[in-house]
Order: sequence, then structure tokens, then C-alpha cells
Amino acid sequence: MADQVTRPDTARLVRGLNDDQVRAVQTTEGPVLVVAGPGSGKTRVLTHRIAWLLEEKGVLPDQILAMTFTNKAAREMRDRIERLAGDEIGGLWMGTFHSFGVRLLRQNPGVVADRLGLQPNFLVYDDSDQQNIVKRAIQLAGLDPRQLVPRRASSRISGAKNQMLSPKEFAASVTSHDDEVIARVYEHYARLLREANAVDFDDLLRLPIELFDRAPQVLDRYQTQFRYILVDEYQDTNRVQYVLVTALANRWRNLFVVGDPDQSIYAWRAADIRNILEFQSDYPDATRIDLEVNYRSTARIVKVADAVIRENKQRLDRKLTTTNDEGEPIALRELADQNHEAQFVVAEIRRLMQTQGLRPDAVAVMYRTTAQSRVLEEAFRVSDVPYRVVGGVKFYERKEVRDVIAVLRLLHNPSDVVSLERVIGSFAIGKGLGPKAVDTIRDWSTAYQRPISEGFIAFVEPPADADVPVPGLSGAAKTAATKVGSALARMRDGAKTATLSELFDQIVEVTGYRNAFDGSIEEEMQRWANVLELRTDLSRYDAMADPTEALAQYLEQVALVADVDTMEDDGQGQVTLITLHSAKGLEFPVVFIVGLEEGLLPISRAVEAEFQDPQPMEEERRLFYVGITRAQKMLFLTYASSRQLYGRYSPGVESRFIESIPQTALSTVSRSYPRFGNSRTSLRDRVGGAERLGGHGRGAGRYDGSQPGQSDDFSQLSPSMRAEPVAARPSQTYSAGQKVFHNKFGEGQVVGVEPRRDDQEVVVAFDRHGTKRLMASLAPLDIIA
DNA sequence: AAGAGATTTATTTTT
DNA sequence: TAAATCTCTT
Repeated sequence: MADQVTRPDTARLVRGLNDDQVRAVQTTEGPVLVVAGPGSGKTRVLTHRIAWLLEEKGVLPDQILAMTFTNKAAREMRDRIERLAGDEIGGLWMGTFHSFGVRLLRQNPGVVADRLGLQPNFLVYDDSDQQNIVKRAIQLAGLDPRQLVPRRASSRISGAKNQMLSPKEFAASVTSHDDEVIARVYEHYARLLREANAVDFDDLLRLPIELFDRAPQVLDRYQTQFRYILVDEYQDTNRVQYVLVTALANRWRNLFVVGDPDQSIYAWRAADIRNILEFQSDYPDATRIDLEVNYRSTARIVKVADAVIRENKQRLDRKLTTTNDEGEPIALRELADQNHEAQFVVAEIRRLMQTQGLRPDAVAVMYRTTAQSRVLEEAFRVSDVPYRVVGGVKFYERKEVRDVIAVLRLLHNPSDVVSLERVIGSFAIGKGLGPKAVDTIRDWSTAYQRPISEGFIAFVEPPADADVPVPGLSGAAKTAATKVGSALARMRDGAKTATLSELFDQIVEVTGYRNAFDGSIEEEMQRWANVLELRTDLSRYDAMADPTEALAQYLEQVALVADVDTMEDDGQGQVTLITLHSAKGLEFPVVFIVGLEEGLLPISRAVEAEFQDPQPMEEERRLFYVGITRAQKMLFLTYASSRQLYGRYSPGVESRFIESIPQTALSTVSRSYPRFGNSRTSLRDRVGGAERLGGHGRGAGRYDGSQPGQSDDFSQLSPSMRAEPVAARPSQTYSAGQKVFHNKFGEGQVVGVEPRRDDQEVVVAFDRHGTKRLMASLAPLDIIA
């Protein structure tokens, strides 16, 4: 298989790989482009290649830099390499682009302060912090937030940063009045960030480059260090990432990039597909390797995916192949509206669970917009099918969690205006301070170049510098500001020596945050529980010797690791509800793609832009392609003939993407409800005789002549004509004091039972896993005493 | 300063 | 529809 003789102990690194994969693993020198179709073993190649470099080539771990887009991908790769290469990979530079950027800035505090004006305690501002600053910048630019929505401003600013334009350069390049306005906002925005000693996500990629420009010796050091650079999902890199990678790889030129232009779905976020398309002209000596064998999906799914993506004009001509079995037909189903659609999905899943022992975690339901998850959730909730929503409100994004984190951030970086405003707005100690009082202190802070926190602390600790007065407040405002100042000073002193969980306790005490939650309202108690959860989260850093460093690392983790998969699994497995975007990189035996309608998938904006700019429409198609190729065994596609959008029903027209699917690959086409509205080509016309109104799905819908398998007769999958609502499992009656047993959490005691709509919520104090709130109808709880 | 009512506006979101 | 933001009132 391999033309290179390998040492016996490394032969295993290429065992079981196909020829192309082996080449990708073994072509270690020079630039390499791997165009990897979905399910073609991309991650395998990346991990085996790194193991190969370490073991066969004797490369030191810290000479390898591997960059991914998500923490999840990085973690997964690290785990797999560890298993392949043993655990001598500590020094490996593997992480997201952004974490690499931070690491680089942190590693060079002196130069960073000197050349970039960023103090070592700088914070990373996330999207919502950024919005905050942008709003302020719009105000300062003397604009009405109605003539320039903050969202648009921040996206334009981000665009400018991604083209590596400073506010001045951007201002110099404007051609429209619109951009002129943006330029003014950008200028203020940049200044506000610097004053807050904070950076945004774009800066994490941009500033390292700036640093290299201003301190070439730093670039030289890293260029020398990283002999081998690997980049995952190269099709999603933007211009700045491209420049960064190119600069780093310049010395050794051992740049290995993997990607799939057909899975580029982030152009709207400045991803530049040209980076991958033009790799070979950037590096004329590049080796190109195409991975086109799909090991993931049935032949039918691969065929459909290929047929769908083939319609895009702007793409490399490639063909995905597979040696897998033909598999089941793809089910296409029209439903009356979004409720029926959701019920159909749930009913099908239950049927598969019953007839084939399908596990819920083998199933994913994918949709274009997050709003679509609501009605699906509702349907899952009333049935007893467990589910989880990926990318819902994340833990660190909850208001009550952010509030406490704001205090932590402020203690770490006293210049953090955004957090300061949050502390004043959310905590009782901030009562009595309005925008005017805060402005006074903000002005003081700007005038005397002092961190904004000190403006408050000045009321209890007069500034050491005699030239710096106490901010000019009087009366009630002064009293209130003094209160804030004294609280900040106390917590600041505490932060010097306390572990993070001790600091948490202090914060809660000093700010009186506990009292902000009404113990008699269950929702508030849940929010308080989240606050306590944060304490547990913080305690993970308690073992660290240096409290300041612990706080720094914790805050960085919060900013950079939006842990999506912290979601508890109940042990039984859950159906995954997920947007098509978030589904990239995942795979499931059974996939439902819902809402295949014009205006939804493809999304209306792409439809509207179609004739002046075909790009968005092609990206929508790629998104559909990504969805299809997540499926291993079975694929269900649904659309509704009427859908409630923005509060009103409008006719649903089946997506144009459906037309690309070969009829022979489809199974069930049936219509159980009268449709209205004018549709595109009627399905009935395309698949003659498919319709069997009122039938029971048995035998219906096999148009490819295939015979049903014994154990997984596809007719079983064929929908019943009327997806009836599913009754909730009768709940047991729980009462406080009972001992219960949970599959995952073990033994515990019921401490409370609260009525919920058609259900009960049971509060259980588990012996090992703390107190949990569980829905009576869903939780696998047994009463044991 | 703070809360109540009115108005506006709707993708996707790795970091 | 529903969330978020704005305006007006107290």
C-alpha cells in the first residue's frame, strides 16, 4: 500500500487507510492541499499525520502547530492523537485559531504592551460585549441608533478588521456616505476597546499579525519553531487567518491544509473560499490530494448529496463515491404545517425506536433557523422522546451567570467598562446610579487615564496621586457610588488571596446577589441554581497556587470555550435538535431535515439576492449538502404546505433543492393534508402514483424496486398517514422525602415537587450529583423507598 | 431613575 | 409570535 518502507512500530499509523489517505499522512514535506469530501476520513488523516510526524519523523511536539475552528474539533483531535501516539504530546500546539492568537499575545506580554498598547490583564470581549461598545460608539459619533443599527455597524467593523484596515485606513478608503459614517463609529469603537484594555474576536487573529509587523523578531521565532503547520476546515478561513498561516509557514513551507469547498457555509462571516481554491497558485509546488471515498453514508445518500451539490456553478468538479450498500430510500414528506411536521418527526422517531430499537442519540433533526426548534421541542416534550437542543442558551450566556462573571472580569481588569455597567445595572449595590452618574465617572476615567473602577474606589480610597481628584458627584449619586466603590475595594482585596470559589462567596455576600432571587418563584430559583453552578465551575481552578493567574485562566476559558457540549446526557441518549450550520462535522445514523421550503431553505435573503448575486444561493445549497451528508443510514426530508412565520401563516412552497434529488432515490411521497398556495412542480407530477391518501404507509413508497430487508423493513419507516399527537407517559406521583433511583445520577431524595404544564417537575437531591430538577414524565426515576 | 406601554423587527453564529 | 428596544410617564 505504501511505497515508503515504514518502521514496524509506525506501520500501524497507516494500516486500514486507503492510498490517498496514506499519501496525505506521509507527504510530510512541502505544501499539501487535501480536498476532503464529507465522510472521507479527514480527521483520521489529520490525526494520523500528526502521529506520523511525531513517531516516524521524530518531530518534537512543540514544532507542530495544528489549528481548528472549534474547541470541540481540537479536543477530539487531541484525544485521538493521544490514543495513537501515547501521551508525549503535551507540547503540541493544537487549538482554535483564536486560542492560538491569545496564546501568542500572552506569551509576549512585554512586546504586546509596548507595540500594541495592550496590558497583560486584557480581556476578550464576546459578541454581546462588542454590541455594547458599538452602541456607545454610535452615540459618540453623534448618530441616532435608528439610522445605524448596532448589528450592522459591528458587522461592517468586523469586515474592516478582516481586511486588516485600521480605522484610519478604512476612513481613507471609504467611497459612500454610509461607509463614512461607519468609519467614524469604527474609530470610536477601536478607542473604546483600547481604553477598556479589551480585544474582540477579530483582534485575536489580527493583533498577532500586527505584532509580527512591528516586532519581526517575534515572527522569526515562531516561524522557526513551527516546522509543521496543519489547518483544518481551510475552506472557512478568512483573509486574516490566511495571512497569519501564510506568515507562520513561510520558513519551512510545510503547510498542510484540509478542507472542502462544497462545505463552505460561513462566507457570511467573512470566510473566503478563495483561500482553498487558490492554494495551488499560492504554492505552485503544492501536492493536491483528493479524498473522495465516503465511508459514512449509504450509496443512496451519497448519490443524492452529489446530485444536489452538482447544481452549483462555482465549484471544483469532483465526484463523491462510496462502496457502501445502497441503503434505504430517502423519505420525502409534505405536511400541512409546522406542527404536523414536528409531530411527524416525533412519530417517526418513536416508530423507529419501537420497531428497530433505535436509540434516540442516533437521531438528529436539522433545521435552517433556530426559531424552528421551538415547535419541535414542544412535540418532543409531549411525547416521551428525550431530546437536547444544541446551541440553545449557553450556560455562560445566561444573564445571572454573566452578572457574576462581570464582577470577576472587573476585578481582573478594572478598566472593563462593559462589565462595570453591567454590575451597576444588575446588582442591588448599583441602585441609585443612573447613566448620568456613570458618565461622570467615565469622563473622569478618560480625563485622568485611570481605570473606571478606580473612579468608584476613589470615594473610599482617595487617589494616591494628588493631581487626581475624586469624581465630581454629590448627594444620592455620591452615596451610591461610594457604596459601589467600597464593595469593589473589598472584593479586589479578596481576589488577591482567595481561591475562585472563595471569591465567588465573597462576591455574592458583598453584592447581596442572593437576595435578587425570589425563593418562592421557581424560575428564579432555577436561576439561582445556575449561579451556584457557576461556583462549581469556578472551583475547578481552586487548586491553582496563584489566585490572579487562576482568575485570568478562568476568564479566558469562558471567553474562548463556549462549551456547547456541556449538556447533560441523561444516560438514555437524546435526539439532537440542531441547526444545519452547527451540524457540520457531525454524523448521525438517522437524520431529519425539516422546513425544506423556499424562503427557509433556501432562506429568503438568498432568494431575493439570487439574480444580482448567486453566491448566497449557492451557499444555501451547500448548507443542504452538509445536512444530507451528516446521515449515515436514513434520511428524512420534510416541508410544510403552510408555515407560521413571524406570527402569521403563509403558504409553503417546496424548496427548489428537492428538484435536484433523483426520483429513484426517494421513497414516500404522500400528502395527508390538502395543500393550498401555489407550489412549484408538483411532487405528484414528478412521482406518478405515489400518492396514497388515507393509506397506512405499508408498501407504499418503494419506487426503486428494492426489496425490504428482514429486520429493517423500510415500510415500517413509512409514515402513518396521520401523525397523531402522542400522549405523554403517565407520570408517577412523587412526593418530598421519597428515595429515588436515577439511571445516571444514582440514588437521591425528593426534596420538592412542582406542577408544570401537563407535568410535574421533581427536585431531587442526589447523593453524588447534587440537586437536579427533572421532569416527572421524562426522567428515568424509580421510587425505591 | 425606573417602570409601563408602544413600537419595531425578524438567518445562520465555530471564536 | 415574541423578543428587544424605544418612549413616555411617574
